[in-house]
Amino acid sequence: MPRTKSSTPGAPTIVDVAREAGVSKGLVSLVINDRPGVADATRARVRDAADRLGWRPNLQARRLSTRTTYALGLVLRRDPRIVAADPFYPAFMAGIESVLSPEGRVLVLSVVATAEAEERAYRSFAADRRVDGVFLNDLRHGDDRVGLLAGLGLPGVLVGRLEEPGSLPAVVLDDRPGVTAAVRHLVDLGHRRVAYVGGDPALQHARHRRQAFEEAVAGHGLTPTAVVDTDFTMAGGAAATAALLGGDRPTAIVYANDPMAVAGLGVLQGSGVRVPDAMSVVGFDGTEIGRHTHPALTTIRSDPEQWGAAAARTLLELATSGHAPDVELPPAELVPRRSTGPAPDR
Amino acid sequence: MPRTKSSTPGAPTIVDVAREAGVSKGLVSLVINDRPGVADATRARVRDAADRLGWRPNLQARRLSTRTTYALGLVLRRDPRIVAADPFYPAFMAGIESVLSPEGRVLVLSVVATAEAEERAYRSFAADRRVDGVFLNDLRHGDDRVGLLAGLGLPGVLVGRLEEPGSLPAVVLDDRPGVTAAVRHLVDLGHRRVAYVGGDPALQHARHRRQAFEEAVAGHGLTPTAVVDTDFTMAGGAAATAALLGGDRPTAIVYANDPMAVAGLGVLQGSGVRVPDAMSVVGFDGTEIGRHTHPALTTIRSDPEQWGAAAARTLLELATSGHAPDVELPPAELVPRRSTGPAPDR
DNA sequence: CTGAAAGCGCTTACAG
DNA sequence: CTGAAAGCGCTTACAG
Repeated sequence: MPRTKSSTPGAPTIVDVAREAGVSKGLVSLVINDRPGVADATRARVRDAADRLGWRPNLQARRLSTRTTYALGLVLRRDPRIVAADPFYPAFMAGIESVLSPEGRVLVLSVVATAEAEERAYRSFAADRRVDGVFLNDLRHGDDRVGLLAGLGLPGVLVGRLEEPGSLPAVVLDDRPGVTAAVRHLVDLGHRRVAYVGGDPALQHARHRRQAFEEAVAGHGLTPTAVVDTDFTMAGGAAATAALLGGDRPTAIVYANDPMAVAGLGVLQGSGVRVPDAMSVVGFDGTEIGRHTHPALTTIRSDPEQWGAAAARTLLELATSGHAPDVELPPAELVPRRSTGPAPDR
Repeated sequence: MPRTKSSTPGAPTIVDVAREAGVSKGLVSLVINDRPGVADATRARVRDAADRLGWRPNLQARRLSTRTTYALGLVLRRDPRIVAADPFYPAFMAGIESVLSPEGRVLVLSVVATAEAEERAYRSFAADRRVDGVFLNDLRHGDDRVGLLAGLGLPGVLVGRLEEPGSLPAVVLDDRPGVTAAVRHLVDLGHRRVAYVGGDPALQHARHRRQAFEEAVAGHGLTPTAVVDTDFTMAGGAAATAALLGGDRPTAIVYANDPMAVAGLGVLQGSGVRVPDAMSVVGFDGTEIGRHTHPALTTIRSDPEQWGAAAARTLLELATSGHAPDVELPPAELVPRRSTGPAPDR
């Protein structure tokens, strides 16, 4: 049986409010959307009626009419068991939330394990019109998601830099100054044998960090003792550290993220290599954990929360107006703590 | 200008499919929703037409008709700067995703900082009918969210146990066996002076763990050397550990989560207290990081991902059918590693 | 400055 | 087994 048109039971609708205020429902719509062309007295009368009835516009109906979802999408591709160890995304998501929440918008999250599932997630976001736009995070070399989104007609914002100047707005945080400062810090402490443990080289930011390291070392007339690519996991950081101890041993290691540095610290201590006396260690992220290791971790700090907030603002603007400018955030910076010290045996 | 009814431009609608298949749109709806009462040949014809046109039912329209949002809500109340250090929720969320994603449903996440904002988040989920139900996580003593949800008419599932037998289905994982095993492990190693660093006592699971610890210790005819409540943060764990070293020193410390245990490890090492020679340490969570500390962390492992998956299944069932049974997950268990060893000076 | 009506794209009884 | 029509609760030109 079709429900009778706006009888009193159930949540009030715009029809109830219109009747209560003695106006048409079109007018109610104008008022709650703050459109011009409504007399102040009428406006007040409608507002009062809505308050009295405790009416909130039905989001689904609004979505259908405006063809807007009031939601933004984030796809995380990674092993679910690893996601817990990554300190970046929780903070990044908190930043997104900080701008969406006051706007009454929400974040729709999709955690997937494989590249295929990732593509499916974007397609499904688009096909179901589930979100107004998506974040393009964990940018990869020759990333095909830009083309995918273009084909799907789904607005997207780049979280980071893509080498090909793209059609999508980018929200960028430059790692370079932090890495450069870290290398200078080590050189100033007398280190000449510095190694690097990088993240997954398929990821653009892993490449950028590594490249910044290599250039910084070269800038001091040195050559890296070793450069090892891994996958950003603690297990990867531990294995790389063990390998570095086996070979031509450096006096300092720079890691591409904090979890790897923490795992490296564990391996060094387990091998009887004193930090920082025998080995200096530098992380990357500036996360909570580095404050509480022993020794506390010298690290390169970026601000994932600000990054998330800026990306959300940019995506909102893009989805609303059709374009948005690039944003450049304050660059990463060095946070010296106790895991770096003078080079041994000078 | 009102858009002309289903002209060809833009995405195809159910009307286009109906025309293409030569049936009414009502019939198309029956077919895609797998309702009985449609001839197989017709069914196939409709499916073909939909495929040919690349049609996917519009989610917003469907939501409006069915009064279902195809989304579940999770509210996280915590300092955004702390969220990154918590290993539980990313895994828990991955578990939720693992059941929602194949169903074409999504998780809507809200990260809030205060109790007021938390209540607002639930109210807004309900008022905007943004989700079909919510997870009630981080259960607190005398939690008023159960009443709040009842008032809002919003289905909810308890993630954990509430002491008052409630009207809401609960998905429970018993910490007790893990804690009991940890204490037995320590006693077997000769420890008689065991301390406990607990989490925020406002949280039910913090109380349960603490209580389990106290009962286990009493079960061996011992008394805890000290029991310190904190807030589950690394900073809290570090401070509590420092305090324990100042007083009547224990030979083993059990922590209510891994981050606190890791921070405790840092303080112990910084104070020259060798682990496990002079002090045994037990964590709680079984997270990745504990594998890579030095020494590797003995911990009590639960399975946040399974927990998330079970909670999602239960909430889906509740939202669909109006009720769902409680679920009891396999209990937490001890994972002995290197941070526990024989008690010193017996 | 306001009202009446059509439209968004589905679902669902009801009548055949 | 199928079709025509009303309804979900909004928004938006258009006419007054």
